[in-house]
Amino acid sequence: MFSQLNPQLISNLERLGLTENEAKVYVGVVSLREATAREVHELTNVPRAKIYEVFKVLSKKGYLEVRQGSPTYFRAVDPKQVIGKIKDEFINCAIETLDQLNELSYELPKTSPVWCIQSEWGIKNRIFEILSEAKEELIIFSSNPEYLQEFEAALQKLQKTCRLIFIVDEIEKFKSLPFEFREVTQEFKDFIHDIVIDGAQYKEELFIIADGKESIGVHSAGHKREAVVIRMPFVCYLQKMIYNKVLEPGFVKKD
Amino acid sequence: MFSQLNPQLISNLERLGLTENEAKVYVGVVSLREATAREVHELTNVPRAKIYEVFKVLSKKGYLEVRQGSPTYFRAVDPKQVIGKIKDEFINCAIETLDQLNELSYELPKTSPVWCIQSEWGIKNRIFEILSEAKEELIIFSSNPEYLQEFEAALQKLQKTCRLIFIVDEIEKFKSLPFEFREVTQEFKDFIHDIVIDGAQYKEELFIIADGKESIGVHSAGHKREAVVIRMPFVCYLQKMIYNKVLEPGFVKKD
DNA sequence: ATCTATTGTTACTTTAGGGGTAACAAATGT
DNA sequence: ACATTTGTTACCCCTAAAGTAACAATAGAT
Repeated sequence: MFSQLNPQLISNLERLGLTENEAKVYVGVVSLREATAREVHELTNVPRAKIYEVFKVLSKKGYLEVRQGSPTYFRAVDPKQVIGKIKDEFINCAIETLDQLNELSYELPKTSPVWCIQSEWGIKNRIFEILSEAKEELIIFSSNPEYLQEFEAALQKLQKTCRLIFIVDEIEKFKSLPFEFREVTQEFKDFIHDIVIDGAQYKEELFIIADGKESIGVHSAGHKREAVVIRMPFVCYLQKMIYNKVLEPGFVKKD
Repeated sequence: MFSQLNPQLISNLERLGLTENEAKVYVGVVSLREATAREVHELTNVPRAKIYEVFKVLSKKGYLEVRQGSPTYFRAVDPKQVIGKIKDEFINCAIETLDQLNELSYELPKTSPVWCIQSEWGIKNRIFEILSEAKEELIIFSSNPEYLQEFEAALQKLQKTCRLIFIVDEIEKFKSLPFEFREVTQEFKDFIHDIVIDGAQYKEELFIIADGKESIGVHSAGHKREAVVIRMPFVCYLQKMIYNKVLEPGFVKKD
Protein backbone atom coordinates (compact mmCIF):
# COMPACT_ATOMS: atom_id res chain seq x y z
CA MET A 1 0.00 0.00 0.00
CA PHE A 2 1.29 3.45 -0.89
CA SER A 3 2.75 5.83 1.64
CA GLN A 4 0.41 8.44 3.05
CA LEU A 5 3.07 11.05 3.76
CA ASN A 6 3.48 14.52 2.29
CA PRO A 7 6.45 14.17 -0.10
CA GLN A 8 7.30 17.88 0.22
CA LEU A 9 7.59 17.56 4.00
CA ILE A 10 9.82 14.50 3.66
CA SER A 11 12.00 16.33 1.15
CA ASN A 12 12.24 19.36 3.45
CA LEU A 13 13.33 17.21 6.39
CA GLU A 14 15.99 15.64 4.17
CA ARG A 15 17.27 19.12 3.36
CA LEU A 16 17.45 19.67 7.12
CA GLY A 17 19.77 16.70 7.46
CA LEU A 18 17.59 13.66 8.07
CA THR A 19 17.78 10.59 5.86
CA GLU A 20 14.66 9.61 3.95
CA ASN A 21 13.70 6.90 6.42
CA GLU A 22 14.45 9.13 9.41
CA ALA A 23 12.19 11.81 7.95
CA LYS A 24 9.37 9.34 7.29
CA VAL A 25 9.55 7.78 10.74
CA TYR A 26 9.65 11.13 12.54
CA VAL A 27 6.70 12.40 10.52
CA GLY A 28 4.91 9.12 11.19
CA VAL A 29 5.38 9.41 14.93
CA VAL A 30 4.40 13.09 14.93
CA SER A 31 1.21 12.18 13.06
CA LEU A 32 0.33 9.34 15.43
CA ARG A 33 1.45 11.17 18.59
CA GLU A 34 2.47 7.88 20.19
CA ALA A 35 3.08 4.86 18.08
CA THR A 36 4.45 1.37 17.86
CA ALA A 37 6.79 0.17 15.14
CA ARG A 38 3.95 -1.58 13.39
CA GLU A 39 1.79 1.55 13.32
CA VAL A 40 4.64 3.63 11.93
CA HIS A 41 5.40 0.95 9.37
CA GLU A 42 1.78 0.85 8.22
CA LEU A 43 1.58 4.60 7.88
CA THR A 44 4.94 5.17 6.20
CA ASN A 45 5.77 1.91 4.41
CA VAL A 46 9.29 1.98 5.82
CA PRO A 47 10.30 -1.71 6.26
CA ARG A 48 9.62 -2.91 9.81
CA ALA A 49 13.20 -4.01 10.42
CA LYS A 50 14.36 -0.54 9.45
CA ILE A 51 11.88 1.15 11.79
CA TYR A 52 13.75 -0.16 14.82
CA GLU A 53 17.07 1.02 13.46
CA VAL A 54 15.71 4.49 12.83
CA PHE A 55 13.97 4.58 16.23
CA LYS A 56 17.35 4.14 17.86
CA VAL A 57 18.97 6.90 15.86
CA LEU A 58 16.14 9.39 16.41
CA SER A 59 16.04 8.63 20.14
CA LYS A 60 19.77 9.27 20.37
CA LYS A 61 19.32 12.53 18.52
CA GLY A 62 16.63 13.53 20.99
CA TYR A 63 13.80 13.66 18.47
CA LEU A 64 11.81 10.78 20.05
CA GLU A 65 10.93 9.64 23.55
CA VAL A 66 10.60 5.96 24.38
CA ARG A 67 8.15 3.98 26.49
CA GLN A 68 9.85 0.67 26.90
CA GLY A 69 7.79 -2.47 26.90
CA SER A 70 6.40 -4.89 24.35
CA PRO A 71 5.47 -3.42 22.05
CA THR A 72 7.65 -0.37 22.66
CA TYR A 73 5.88 2.96 22.16
CA PHE A 74 7.53 6.04 20.75
CA ARG A 75 6.51 9.65 21.02
CA ALA A 76 7.81 12.59 19.01
CA VAL A 77 9.46 15.46 20.80
CA ASP A 78 7.68 18.73 19.96
CA PRO A 79 8.56 19.69 16.37
CA LYS A 80 9.21 23.25 17.46
CA GLN A 81 11.95 21.96 19.77
CA VAL A 82 13.40 19.59 17.19
CA ILE A 83 13.44 22.04 14.30
CA GLY A 84 14.76 24.70 16.68
CA LYS A 85 17.64 22.44 17.62
CA ILE A 86 18.43 21.57 14.01
CA LYS A 87 18.34 25.25 13.12
CA ASP A 88 20.56 26.28 16.03
CA GLU A 89 23.14 23.62 15.22
CA PHE A 90 23.15 24.66 11.58
CA ILE A 91 23.53 28.34 12.37
CA ASN A 92 26.36 27.60 14.80
CA CYS A 93 28.03 25.55 12.10
CA ALA A 94 27.53 28.37 9.59
CA ILE A 95 29.10 30.91 11.96
CA GLU A 96 32.08 28.67 12.65
CA THR A 97 32.48 27.98 8.95
CA LEU A 98 32.42 31.67 8.11
CA ASP A 99 35.06 32.38 10.75
CA GLN A 100 37.26 29.68 9.28
CA LEU A 101 36.73 30.90 5.74
CA ASN A 102 37.51 34.47 6.75
CA GLU A 103 40.81 33.31 8.12
CA LEU A 104 41.65 32.12 4.64
CA SER A 105 40.64 35.19 2.75
CA TYR A 106 43.63 37.41 2.71
CA GLU A 107 43.35 40.71 0.89
CA LEU A 108 45.26 40.57 -2.39
CA PRO A 109 44.90 43.03 -5.24
CA LYS A 110 42.42 41.68 -7.71
CA THR A 111 44.62 41.08 -10.69
CA SER A 112 41.96 40.26 -13.23
CA PRO A 113 39.31 42.90 -13.86
CA VAL A 114 36.83 40.87 -15.94
CA TRP A 115 34.49 38.27 -14.47
CA CYS A 116 31.45 36.33 -15.52
CA ILE A 117 28.62 35.57 -13.14
CA GLN A 118 26.32 32.77 -14.11
CA SER A 119 23.77 32.37 -11.37
CA GLU A 120 20.70 34.54 -10.95
CA TRP A 121 21.43 34.99 -7.30
CA GLY A 122 25.07 35.86 -7.94
CA ILE A 123 24.09 38.52 -10.48
CA LYS A 124 21.57 40.22 -8.21
CA ASN A 125 23.92 39.95 -5.29
CA ARG A 126 26.68 41.68 -7.22
CA ILE A 127 24.39 44.41 -8.54
CA PHE A 128 23.34 45.23 -4.99
CA GLU A 129 26.98 45.25 -3.98
CA ILE A 130 27.89 47.68 -6.73
CA LEU A 131 24.96 49.94 -5.84
CA SER A 132 25.95 49.93 -2.19
CA GLU A 133 29.52 50.98 -3.04
CA ALA A 134 28.64 53.73 -5.50
CA LYS A 135 29.75 57.17 -4.33
CA GLU A 136 29.27 59.75 -7.05
CA GLU A 137 27.51 58.69 -10.19
CA LEU A 138 25.67 55.81 -11.79
CA ILE A 139 24.81 55.44 -15.42
CA ILE A 140 22.06 52.86 -15.79
CA PHE A 141 20.90 51.46 -19.06
CA SER A 142 17.91 49.13 -19.18
CA SER A 143 15.72 47.45 -21.77
CA ASN A 144 13.69 45.41 -19.28
CA PRO A 145 11.41 47.34 -16.87
CA GLU A 146 10.51 44.29 -14.79
CA TYR A 147 14.15 43.57 -14.16
CA LEU A 148 15.01 47.18 -13.34
CA GLN A 149 12.09 47.28 -10.91
CA GLU A 150 13.83 44.72 -8.73
CA PHE A 151 16.40 47.39 -7.87
CA GLU A 152 13.92 50.26 -7.59
CA ALA A 153 14.09 50.56 -3.81
CA ALA A 154 17.87 50.48 -3.74
CA LEU A 155 18.10 53.04 -6.53
CA GLN A 156 15.60 55.40 -4.91
CA LYS A 157 17.65 55.32 -1.75
CA LEU A 158 20.80 55.98 -3.73
CA GLN A 159 19.34 59.06 -5.42
CA LYS A 160 19.94 60.98 -2.25
CA THR A 161 23.70 60.63 -2.41
CA CYS A 162 24.51 59.88 -6.04
CA ARG A 163 23.79 61.28 -9.43
CA LEU A 164 21.75 58.70 -11.34
CA ILE A 165 21.39 58.80 -15.11
CA PHE A 166 18.77 56.45 -16.53
CA ILE A 167 18.92 55.53 -20.17
CA VAL A 168 16.37 53.16 -21.68
CA ASP A 169 15.40 51.81 -25.06
CA GLU A 170 11.75 52.97 -24.86
CA ILE A 171 10.60 55.43 -22.21
CA GLU A 172 7.01 54.24 -22.58
CA LYS A 173 7.81 50.85 -21.05
CA PHE A 174 9.26 52.43 -17.90
CA LYS A 175 6.41 54.78 -16.98
CA SER A 176 5.57 52.96 -13.79
CA LEU A 177 9.04 53.56 -12.36
CA PRO A 178 9.62 56.80 -10.40
CA PHE A 179 12.72 57.96 -12.26
CA GLU A 180 13.56 60.36 -15.06
CA PHE A 181 14.53 58.46 -18.22
CA ARG A 182 16.33 59.36 -21.39
CA GLU A 183 15.80 57.39 -24.54
CA VAL A 184 18.51 56.21 -26.89
CA THR A 185 18.60 57.13 -30.55
CA GLN A 186 16.55 55.17 -33.07
CA GLU A 187 19.73 53.78 -34.59
CA PHE A 188 21.01 52.45 -31.31
CA LYS A 189 17.58 51.07 -30.55
CA ASP A 190 17.57 49.16 -33.81
CA PHE A 191 21.09 47.99 -33.13
CA ILE A 192 20.50 46.53 -29.69
CA HIS A 193 17.29 44.78 -30.71
CA ASP A 194 19.08 43.04 -33.50
CA ILE A 195 22.03 41.25 -32.00
CA VAL A 196 22.40 37.56 -32.74
CA ILE A 197 25.39 35.62 -31.46
CA ASP A 198 25.88 31.97 -32.29
CA GLY A 199 22.30 31.70 -33.48
CA ALA A 200 20.82 33.00 -30.23
CA GLN A 201 19.04 36.29 -29.68
CA TYR A 202 21.27 38.43 -27.49
CA LYS A 203 19.70 41.07 -25.31
CA GLU A 204 21.37 43.52 -22.97
CA GLU A 205 18.84 43.85 -20.17
CA LEU A 206 20.75 46.00 -17.73
CA PHE A 207 24.02 47.84 -17.80
CA ILE A 208 25.44 49.90 -14.98
CA ILE A 209 28.55 52.06 -14.81
CA ALA A 210 29.44 53.01 -11.27
CA ASP A 211 31.58 56.07 -10.62
CA GLY A 212 33.16 55.66 -14.00
CA LYS A 213 35.29 52.83 -12.65
CA GLU A 214 33.30 49.66 -12.64
CA SER A 215 30.58 48.28 -14.81
CA ILE A 216 28.26 45.34 -14.86
CA GLY A 217 26.32 44.20 -17.88
CA VAL A 218 23.48 41.72 -17.59
CA HIS A 219 22.46 40.09 -20.79
CA SER A 220 20.46 37.13 -21.87
CA ALA A 221 21.24 34.92 -24.79
CA GLY A 222 18.52 32.50 -25.62
CA HIS A 223 17.10 31.57 -22.18
CA LYS A 224 20.36 31.95 -20.34
CA ARG A 225 21.16 35.04 -18.29
CA GLU A 226 24.70 36.02 -17.52
CA ALA A 227 26.55 39.02 -16.20
CA VAL A 228 29.96 40.43 -16.93
CA VAL A 229 31.69 42.66 -14.40
CA ILE A 230 34.43 44.96 -15.60
CA ARG A 231 36.66 46.84 -13.22
CA MET A 232 38.79 48.77 -15.63
CA PRO A 233 38.44 52.51 -15.21
CA PHE A 234 39.70 53.19 -18.73
CA VAL A 235 37.22 50.85 -20.36
CA CYS A 236 34.45 52.17 -18.15
CA TYR A 237 35.37 55.70 -19.19
CA LEU A 238 35.07 54.66 -22.82
CA GLN A 239 31.77 52.98 -22.12
CA LYS A 240 30.53 56.12 -20.42
CA MET A 241 31.47 58.19 -23.42
CA ILE A 242 29.66 55.76 -25.64
CA TYR A 243 26.52 55.91 -23.56
CA ASN A 244 26.67 59.68 -23.50
CA LYS A 245 26.86 59.55 -27.29
CA VAL A 246 23.94 57.18 -27.87
CA LEU A 247 21.60 59.96 -26.85
CA GLU A 248 22.66 61.79 -29.99
CA PRO A 249 21.60 60.77 -33.53
CA GLY A 250 23.91 59.15 -36.05
CA PHE A 251 26.39 57.50 -33.73
CA VAL A 252 26.18 53.77 -34.35
CA LYS A 253 27.29 52.36 -37.66
CA LYS A 254 26.27 48.95 -38.89
CA ASP A 255 28.82 47.07 -41.03
CA MET B 1 51.08 15.08 -1.96
CA PHE B 2 48.73 15.45 0.97
CA SER B 3 45.92 17.96 1.00
CA GLN B 4 46.64 21.24 2.74
CA LEU B 5 43.07 21.95 3.77
CA ASN B 6 41.59 22.25 7.24
CA PRO B 7 39.56 19.03 7.66
CA GLN B 8 37.22 20.68 10.19
CA LEU B 9 36.33 23.41 7.68
CA ILE B 10 35.67 20.82 4.97
CA SER B 11 33.49 18.83 7.35
CA ASN B 12 31.59 21.97 8.34
CA LEU B 13 30.88 22.86 4.71
CA GLU B 14 29.61 19.31 4.16
CA ARG B 15 27.22 19.81 7.05
CA LEU B 16 26.09 22.97 5.27
CA GLY B 17 25.15 20.93 2.23
CA LEU B 18 28.20 20.83 -0.02
CA THR B 19 29.75 17.56 -1.18
CA GLU B 20 33.32 16.85 -0.14
CA ASN B 21 34.77 17.91 -3.48
CA GLU B 22 32.60 21.02 -3.63
CA ALA B 23 33.81 22.01 -0.17
CA LYS B 24 37.46 21.44 -1.07
CA VAL B 25 37.25 23.37 -4.33
CA TYR B 26 35.40 26.31 -2.76
CA VAL B 27 37.93 26.48 0.07
CA GLY B 28 40.74 26.19 -2.46
CA VAL B 29 39.43 29.09 -4.51
CA VAL B 30 38.77 31.20 -1.40
CA SER B 31 42.35 30.56 -0.30
CA LEU B 32 43.81 31.46 -3.69
CA ARG B 33 41.45 34.37 -4.37
CA GLU B 34 41.58 33.69 -8.10
CA ALA B 35 42.70 30.35 -9.36
CA THR B 36 42.98 28.01 -12.25
CA ALA B 37 41.93 24.39 -12.16
CA ARG B 38 45.54 23.30 -11.87
CA GLU B 39 46.18 25.56 -8.88
CA VAL B 40 43.08 24.30 -7.09
CA HIS B 41 44.04 20.71 -7.90
CA GLU B 42 47.50 21.21 -6.47
CA LEU B 43 46.21 22.75 -3.28
CA THR B 44 43.33 20.36 -2.65
CA ASN B 45 44.30 17.07 -4.35
CA VAL B 46 40.87 16.84 -5.94
CA PRO B 47 41.43 15.10 -9.33
CA ARG B 48 41.81 17.63 -12.12
CA ALA B 49 38.96 16.17 -14.17
CA LYS B 50 36.71 16.55 -11.16
CA ILE B 51 37.70 20.18 -10.62
CA TYR B 52 35.99 21.23 -13.85
CA GLU B 53 32.82 19.39 -12.93
CA VAL B 54 32.72 21.06 -9.53
CA PHE B 55 33.54 24.46 -10.99
CA LYS B 56 30.40 24.21 -13.10
CA VAL B 57 28.22 23.25 -10.16
CA LEU B 58 29.58 25.97 -7.88
CA SER B 59 29.24 28.61 -10.60
CA LYS B 60 25.62 27.60 -11.11
CA LYS B 61 25.05 27.84 -7.37
CA GLY B 62 26.51 31.33 -7.40
CA TYR B 63 29.48 30.53 -5.18
CA LEU B 64 32.11 31.21 -7.90
CA GLU B 65 32.66 33.78 -10.61
CA VAL B 66 34.32 32.88 -13.90
CA ARG B 67 36.88 34.59 -16.11
CA GLN B 68 36.67 32.69 -19.32
CA GLY B 69 39.80 32.06 -21.30
CA SER B 70 42.55 29.48 -21.36
CA PRO B 71 43.22 28.74 -18.69
CA THR B 72 39.90 29.76 -17.17
CA TYR B 73 40.20 31.60 -13.85
CA PHE B 74 37.73 31.26 -11.01
CA ARG B 75 37.10 33.57 -8.12
CA ALA B 76 35.13 32.84 -4.98
CA VAL B 77 32.12 34.93 -4.14
CA ASP B 78 32.53 36.53 -0.70
CA PRO B 79 32.07 33.77 1.92
CA LYS B 80 29.80 36.07 3.93
CA GLN B 81 27.42 36.18 0.98
CA VAL B 82 27.62 32.47 0.29
CA ILE B 83 27.19 31.34 3.89
CA GLY B 84 24.45 33.93 4.31
CA LYS B 85 22.60 32.46 1.36
CA ILE B 86 22.99 28.91 2.60
CA LYS B 87 21.78 29.96 6.02
CA ASP B 88 18.78 31.85 4.68
CA GLU B 89 17.72 28.93 2.51
CA PHE B 90 18.08 26.54 5.42
CA ILE B 91 16.08 28.75 7.79
CA ASN B 92 13.33 29.17 5.21
CA CYS B 93 13.23 25.42 4.79
CA ALA B 94 13.10 24.95 8.57
CA ILE B 95 10.19 27.39 8.89
CA GLU B 96 8.27 25.70 6.10
CA THR B 97 8.99 22.28 7.61
CA LEU B 98 7.77 23.38 11.03
CA ASP B 99 4.54 24.71 9.52
CA GLN B 100 3.98 21.40 7.78
CA LEU B 101 4.75 19.42 10.93
CA ASN B 102 2.42 21.57 12.99
CA GLU B 103 -0.37 20.75 10.60
CA LEU B 104 0.13 17.11 11.55
CA SER B 105 0.31 17.54 15.27
CA TYR B 106 -3.23 17.28 16.46
CA GLU B 107 -3.90 17.49 20.16
CA LEU B 108 -4.79 14.06 21.53
CA PRO B 109 -4.82 13.10 25.18
CA LYS B 110 -1.51 11.56 26.04
CA THR B 111 -2.52 8.03 26.84
CA SER B 112 0.73 6.75 28.24
CA PRO B 113 2.15 8.53 31.28
CA VAL B 114 5.63 7.04 31.39
CA TRP B 115 8.38 7.96 28.96
CA CYS B 116 12.11 7.54 28.65
CA ILE B 117 14.37 10.23 27.27
CA GLN B 118 17.76 9.12 26.12
CA SER B 119 19.56 12.15 24.73
CA GLU B 120 21.27 14.75 26.86
CA TRP B 121 19.59 17.51 24.94
CA GLY B 122 16.19 15.89 25.25
CA ILE B 123 16.55 15.55 29.03
CA LYS B 124 17.55 19.17 29.57
CA ASN B 125 14.89 20.35 27.19
CA ARG B 126 12.21 18.45 29.09
CA ILE B 127 13.43 19.65 32.47
CA PHE B 128 13.19 23.26 31.31
CA GLU B 129 9.74 22.53 29.96
CA ILE B 130 8.57 21.12 33.29
CA LEU B 131 10.04 24.08 35.16
CA SER B 132 8.31 26.51 32.83
CA GLU B 133 4.93 24.86 33.40
CA ALA B 134 5.17 24.55 37.20
CA LYS B 135 2.52 26.61 39.00
CA GLU B 136 2.52 25.86 42.71
CA GLU B 137 5.25 23.65 44.06
CA LEU B 138 8.42 21.87 43.10
CA ILE B 139 10.19 19.21 45.07
CA ILE B 140 13.73 18.89 43.82
CA PHE B 141 16.12 16.20 44.91
CA SER B 142 19.73 16.28 43.75
CA SER B 143 22.94 14.40 44.36
CA ASN B 144 24.99 16.25 41.75
CA PRO B 145 25.63 19.97 42.36
CA GLU B 146 27.17 20.56 38.92
CA TYR B 147 24.12 19.19 37.22
CA LEU B 148 21.71 21.15 39.43
CA GLN B 149 23.68 24.31 38.69
CA GLU B 150 22.66 24.11 35.05
CA PHE B 151 19.12 24.92 36.12
CA GLU B 152 20.07 27.51 38.75
CA ALA B 153 18.90 30.53 36.77
CA ALA B 154 15.58 28.97 35.85
CA LEU B 155 14.99 27.86 39.44
CA GLN B 156 15.86 31.27 40.87
CA LYS B 157 13.35 32.85 38.56
CA LEU B 158 10.76 30.28 39.56
CA GLN B 159 11.19 31.00 43.29
CA LYS B 160 9.14 34.11 42.82
CA THR B 161 6.00 32.26 41.86
CA CYS B 162 6.42 28.72 43.21
CA ARG B 163 7.31 27.03 46.43
CA LEU B 164 10.61 25.20 45.93
CA ILE B 165 11.76 22.45 48.25
CA PHE B 166 15.35 21.36 47.79
CA ILE B 167 16.46 18.02 49.12
CA VAL B 168 20.03 16.83 48.68
CA ASP B 169 22.24 13.99 49.80
CA GLU B 170 24.93 16.22 51.33
CA ILE B 171 24.33 19.90 52.01
CA GLU B 172 28.08 20.55 52.01
CA LYS B 173 28.37 19.86 48.28
CA PHE B 174 25.70 22.45 47.40
CA LYS B 175 27.08 25.42 49.34
CA SER B 176 27.79 27.44 46.22
CA LEU B 177 24.15 27.37 45.12
CA PRO B 178 21.88 30.16 46.42
CA PHE B 179 19.08 27.94 47.76
CA GLU B 180 18.02 26.53 51.11
CA PHE B 181 18.67 22.78 51.23
CA ARG B 182 17.47 19.97 53.42
CA GLU B 183 19.50 16.81 53.81
CA VAL B 184 18.15 13.28 53.66
CA THR B 185 18.59 10.83 56.53
CA GLN B 186 21.77 8.81 56.84
CA GLU B 187 19.89 5.61 55.97
CA PHE B 188 18.54 7.03 52.75
CA LYS B 189 21.94 8.43 51.95
CA ASP B 190 23.50 4.99 52.33
CA PHE B 191 20.72 3.53 50.27
CA ILE B 192 21.03 5.76 47.27
CA HIS B 193 24.80 5.52 47.16
CA ASP B 194 24.58 1.77 47.04
CA ILE B 195 22.37 0.90 44.11
CA VAL B 196 23.71 -1.54 41.56
CA ILE B 197 21.57 -2.69 38.64
CA ASP B 198 22.80 -5.22 36.13
CA GLY B 199 26.35 -4.77 37.37
CA ALA B 200 26.33 -1.00 36.80
CA GLN B 201 26.46 1.68 39.48
CA TYR B 202 23.10 3.44 39.42
CA LYS B 203 22.88 7.04 40.56
CA GLU B 204 19.85 9.28 40.77
CA GLU B 205 21.27 12.68 39.93
CA LEU B 206 18.15 14.76 39.84
CA PHE B 207 14.52 14.17 40.64
CA ILE B 208 11.77 16.75 40.31
CA ILE B 209 8.12 16.56 41.29
CA ALA B 210 6.11 19.38 39.79
CA ASP B 211 2.83 20.41 41.41
CA GLY B 212 2.41 16.88 42.72
CA LYS B 213 1.36 15.75 39.22
CA GLU B 214 4.38 15.13 37.12
CA SER B 215 7.86 13.97 37.86
CA ILE B 216 11.13 13.52 36.06
CA GLY B 217 14.01 11.48 37.33
CA VAL B 218 17.45 11.73 35.79
CA HIS B 219 19.77 8.92 36.58
CA SER B 220 23.00 7.57 35.29
CA ALA B 221 23.88 3.92 35.11
CA GLY B 222 27.47 3.29 34.25
CA HIS B 223 28.27 6.13 31.81
CA LYS B 224 24.83 6.39 30.35
CA ARG B 225 22.40 9.08 31.42
CA GLU B 226 18.69 8.66 30.99
CA ALA B 227 15.51 10.31 32.21
CA VAL B 228 12.10 8.95 33.02
CA VAL B 229 9.08 11.23 32.96
CA ILE B 230 6.01 10.20 34.91
CA ARG B 231 2.72 11.98 34.59
CA MET B 232 0.61 10.07 37.04
CA PRO B 233 -0.71 12.27 39.81
CA PHE B 234 -1.23 9.30 42.12
CA VAL B 235 2.29 8.00 41.75
CA CYS B 236 3.68 11.50 42.08
CA TYR B 237 1.71 11.91 45.28
CA LEU B 238 3.22 8.72 46.64
CA GLN B 239 6.65 9.88 45.60
CA LYS B 240 6.07 13.21 47.35
CA MET B 241 5.06 11.39 50.52
CA ILE B 242 8.19 9.29 50.27
CA TYR B 243 10.41 12.34 49.87
CA ASN B 244 8.73 14.05 52.79
CA LYS B 245 9.51 10.95 54.82
CA VAL B 246 13.19 10.65 53.89
CA LEU B 247 13.87 13.70 55.95
CA GLU B 248 12.93 11.67 59.03
CA PRO B 249 15.11 8.85 60.47
CA GLY B 250 14.33 5.16 60.18
CA PHE B 251 12.27 5.17 57.02
CA VAL B 252 14.08 3.03 54.45
CA LYS B 253 14.42 -0.69 55.01
CA LYS B 254 16.96 -2.78 53.22
CA ASP B 255 15.94 -6.37 52.40
C1' DA C 1 55.12 24.04 -39.65
C1' DT C 2 56.01 20.86 -36.03
C1' DC C 3 56.41 19.27 -31.49
C1' DT C 4 55.51 19.54 -26.57
C1' DA C 5 52.92 20.86 -22.71
C1' DT C 6 48.71 22.25 -20.77
C1' DT C 7 43.81 22.59 -20.58
C1' DG C 8 39.25 20.86 -20.77
C1' DT C 9 36.13 17.00 -21.57
C1' DT C 10 34.21 12.41 -21.47
C1' DA C 11 33.61 7.71 -20.23
C1' DC C 12 34.25 4.25 -17.05
C1' DT C 13 35.26 2.13 -12.40
C1' DT C 14 35.17 1.91 -7.43
C1' DT C 15 33.43 2.83 -2.90
C1' DA C 16 30.37 3.83 0.75
C1' DG C 17 25.99 4.81 2.59
C1' DG C 18 21.14 4.23 2.67
C1' DG C 19 17.17 1.48 1.61
C1' DG C 20 15.00 -3.16 1.13
C1' DT C 21 14.48 -8.11 2.23
C1' DA C 22 14.53 -12.49 4.55
C1' DA C 23 15.17 -15.27 8.40
C1' DC C 24 15.03 -16.18 13.13
C1' DA C 25 14.91 -15.71 18.29
C1' DA C 26 12.13 -13.89 21.93
C1' DA C 27 7.93 -12.34 23.82
C1' DT C 28 2.99 -12.18 24.02
C1' DG C 29 -1.70 -13.73 23.38
C1' DT C 30 -5.07 -17.40 22.87
C1' DA D 1 1.03 -25.93 23.35
C1' DC D 2 0.58 -23.25 19.47
C1' DA D 3 0.03 -19.05 16.74
C1' DT D 4 1.05 -14.37 16.25
C1' DT D 5 3.64 -10.36 17.00
C1' DT D 6 7.79 -8.01 18.15
C1' DG D 7 12.58 -7.06 17.85
C1' DT D 8 17.09 -8.21 15.93
C1' DT D 9 20.60 -9.46 12.66
C1' DA D 10 22.74 -10.46 8.34
C1' DC D 11 22.87 -9.84 3.64
C1' DC D 12 21.93 -7.67 -0.91
C1' DC D 13 21.19 -3.91 -4.18
C1' DC D 14 21.25 0.68 -5.96
C1' DT D 15 22.76 5.28 -6.34
C1' DA D 16 25.59 9.22 -5.63
C1' DA D 17 30.07 10.79 -5.11
C1' DA D 18 34.89 10.21 -5.77
C1' DG D 19 38.80 8.51 -8.50
C1' DT D 20 41.08 7.23 -12.89
C1' DA D 21 42.42 6.98 -17.66
C1' DA D 22 42.28 8.47 -22.19
C1' DC D 23 41.83 11.83 -25.63
C1' DA D 24 40.65 16.15 -28.23
C1' DA D 25 41.61 20.96 -28.31
C1' DT D 26 44.47 24.82 -27.35
C1' DA D 27 48.59 27.34 -26.36
C1' DG D 28 53.48 27.89 -26.23
C1' DA D 29 58.13 27.02 -27.86
C1' DT D 30 61.26 26.16 -31.52
